[in-house]
Amino acid sequence: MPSTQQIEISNGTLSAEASSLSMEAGRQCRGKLWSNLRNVCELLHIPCAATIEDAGLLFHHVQFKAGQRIYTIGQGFDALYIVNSGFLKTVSIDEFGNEQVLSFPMKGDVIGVEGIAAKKYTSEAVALSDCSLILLPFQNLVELGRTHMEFEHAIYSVISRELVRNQAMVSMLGVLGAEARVARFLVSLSNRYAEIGYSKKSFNLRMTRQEIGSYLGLSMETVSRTLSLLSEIGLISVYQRAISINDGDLLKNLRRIPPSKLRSKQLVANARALDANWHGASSSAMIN
Amino acid sequence: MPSTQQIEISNGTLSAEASSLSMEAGRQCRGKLWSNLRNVCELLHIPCAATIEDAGLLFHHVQFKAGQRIYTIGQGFDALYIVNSGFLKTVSIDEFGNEQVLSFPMKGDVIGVEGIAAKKYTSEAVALSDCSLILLPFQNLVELGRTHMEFEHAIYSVISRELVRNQAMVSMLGVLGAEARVARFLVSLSNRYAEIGYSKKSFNLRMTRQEIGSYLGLSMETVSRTLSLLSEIGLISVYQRAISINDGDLLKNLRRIPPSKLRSKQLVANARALDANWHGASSSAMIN
DNA sequence: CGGGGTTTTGAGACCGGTCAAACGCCGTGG
DNA sequence: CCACGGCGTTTGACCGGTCTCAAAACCCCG
Repeated sequence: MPSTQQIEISNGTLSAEASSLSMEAGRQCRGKLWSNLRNVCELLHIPCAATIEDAGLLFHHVQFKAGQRIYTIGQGFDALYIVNSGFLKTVSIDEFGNEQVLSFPMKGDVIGVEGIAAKKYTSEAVALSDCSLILLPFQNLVELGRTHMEFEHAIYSVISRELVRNQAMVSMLGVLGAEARVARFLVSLSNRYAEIGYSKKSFNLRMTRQEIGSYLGLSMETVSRTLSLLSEIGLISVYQRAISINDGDLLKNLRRIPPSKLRSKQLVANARALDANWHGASSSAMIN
Repeated sequence: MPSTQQIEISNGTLSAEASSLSMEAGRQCRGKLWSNLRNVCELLHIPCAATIEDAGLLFHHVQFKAGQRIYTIGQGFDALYIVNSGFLKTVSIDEFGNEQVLSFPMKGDVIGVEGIAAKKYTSEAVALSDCSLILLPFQNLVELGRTHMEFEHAIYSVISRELVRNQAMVSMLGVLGAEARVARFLVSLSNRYAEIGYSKKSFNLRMTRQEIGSYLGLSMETVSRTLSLLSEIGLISVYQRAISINDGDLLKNLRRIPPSKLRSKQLVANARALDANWHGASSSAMIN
């Protein structure tokens, strides 16, 4: 009872849809219900020794509709989740109720790790689309790790990996300007989409400009303007939430433009000069 | 051989002093040489069941002079360190050699955690003062955890705690202005000093303005200016690297001033109005 | 077709970065 | 002992990136 999910709708657009389901038991099950250890290891990209495959262990699947909350701040921690499908965001909420987006988990990502220390979640996870998560009761994991050394190390790795990611984020926020942040964000998304089988060059944003801005430490308007700029320059194409990456390398290496005076048009020139694989008309054609 | 320390001097002020020692074996030992598990648990503020005290395990102490590097980026990971005494910084280095300060570890803090995932350190740790660290070979920890459940959880906690800290940092960088960042930085330092037995109200900064700026995502000049401002307002007193906190509560709750037009003098009024425990002359007296 | 939320775009203000100069602290060497 | 030089710090002037406020266009969905 205390550890069951409190399905609640987000302060978003989907209240009507979500409310029709919100009274169900927290961890509802639909579609495929269970995953074994092998599935879990595959999702996490960790080697799964055959020796531990035997363990009859099965992990529960949990389905969430867009807008639903997986866990909330302060809720007692007892499980991690692996994203099996769908897209989410994790947010912290400051002392005055302002949301701050911390990550955009997708297939293969683990959420809830920050709860281990205080035995409470310190952020909340919200489904941006319908999601299927794998429930990993933390005690089970620990016990499993105790009997299988290589799995134990996997647990440590997963946690530590989060740390590395956050450090990269801190570096980015501290050093890079708006253009570079947005550019890297897109490259990062592109790579992650590719990893899970989507197109690396063309994909849909699952989050609003607002959420991107919060994640990158920018205002919504700056995100929008920057996307427009990158599009004008031809590095990407934007049509609402659909993004096409026209030049990933240039995007990835885009740096702070403040130190120098080279601006917009100058950049276009640079882009054309530096990029052999230039797709002339594709970008502007798609935009207008 | 591959895992021994490569003692090198920092790009700092202490080159002459450090170089006289830099050729010694990496993990030199002086003063107290060993700590047992009880010591370790005390440092980490985790309960240490008497049952595991028996273990004859002793952990090596390692001494570093100011300016020396504890580990470097890319170096193979095999151990964590607990700070037993002294002050350090951890930094990442971006693709163009710019340092980015990630943390300022002090007594009781654990460093090296980010190395677990990739089995390589992804940042480097540098001593800001002479330091005594406790070497915790990671394999030993894991084995210890396997035999003692409560210690195992402690390991998970320590790692996860780092994650929570970084999330708070990301939130701060994303939302707060310069004054608030510096203010919170001081409050945070104050609290941490208090935890380890120093004065909560009056302490010395162990790092340069440059390093503070890097840590907070600000320029050195802005840090300096902001310290001056906070000092003028009377919230703190600054004399070189000596800091006095005159009003911790006000500091802690200081927020972004941009949204409104209330500036410097206005703030002084607010401060005087809100703070009952006002120390009239102390600040300005100490400054001029 | 209307309404709410999202996105775009503009104009202006302001914070913080950059460049530059001067000062103070401190160890070195004359 | 003092002069010198290096480094950290402070402060000023200026510029520019980003935020804020505002309005309009757009999309989705009922």
